[in-house]
Amino acid sequence: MLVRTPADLGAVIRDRRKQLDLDQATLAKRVGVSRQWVIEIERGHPRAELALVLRAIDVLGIRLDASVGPAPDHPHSESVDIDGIVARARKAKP
Amino acid sequence: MLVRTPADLGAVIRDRRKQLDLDQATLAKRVGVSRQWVIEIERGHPRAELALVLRAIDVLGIRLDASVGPAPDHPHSESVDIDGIVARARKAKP
DNA sequence: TAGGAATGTCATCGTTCGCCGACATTTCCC
DNA sequence: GGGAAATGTCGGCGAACGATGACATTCCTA
Repeated sequence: MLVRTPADLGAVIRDRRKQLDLDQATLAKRVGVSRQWVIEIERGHPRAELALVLRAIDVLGIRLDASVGPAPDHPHSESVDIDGIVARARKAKP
Repeated sequence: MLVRTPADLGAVIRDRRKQLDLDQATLAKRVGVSRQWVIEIERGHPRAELALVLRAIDVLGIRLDASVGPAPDHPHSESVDIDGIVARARKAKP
């Protein structure tokens, strides 16, 4: 699933937790946070700590992949690096 | 790239920013944060705000994908949902 | 080499996190 | 329906965030 907002993240975490049949308390213990925190995260709390979120994701066996561009295709993509070329060109004669 | 830690995130953001030939101040302004924040994030600050990180990622045109399992293969994977089946089975007679 | 732009550092300040503990509510089996 | 487990809510507390503004350092380039 594509993650754009904290709410997306929360949904992913909650779904996966249920999929694994874990209750919030158990997940909290495994991640090393309070049960409160799990509740807030699953709600889509926007100001959550990055590291804790990543730990939760890891505990749940979720993979987070960062790729460039909103298009879900990548036949060769990055070997061309159009953005870089344009950027450098633009900078040449400011 | 696979994102596991705040440092990974920082690296992704920094690389992409340079790829687009943006300086920290410009990125900061576009994301709506201070330049300080950009510096800290690129350093891998573990306690950054989730929403700000996601906004930065979005501004940079980076896609974040959440999939299940650390294995990079998915021939059919989720249509079987082995985890769910096992979890439910385990719960049947506690 | 001089100048400026980009990057990194510092101290201060208001705001909010995440934790704790207890309580309310919902959900789900028997 | 009854009761236990899971989930959500409340107030209070220490710690840390992120913003600001000024300053130091590194890196280009004219």
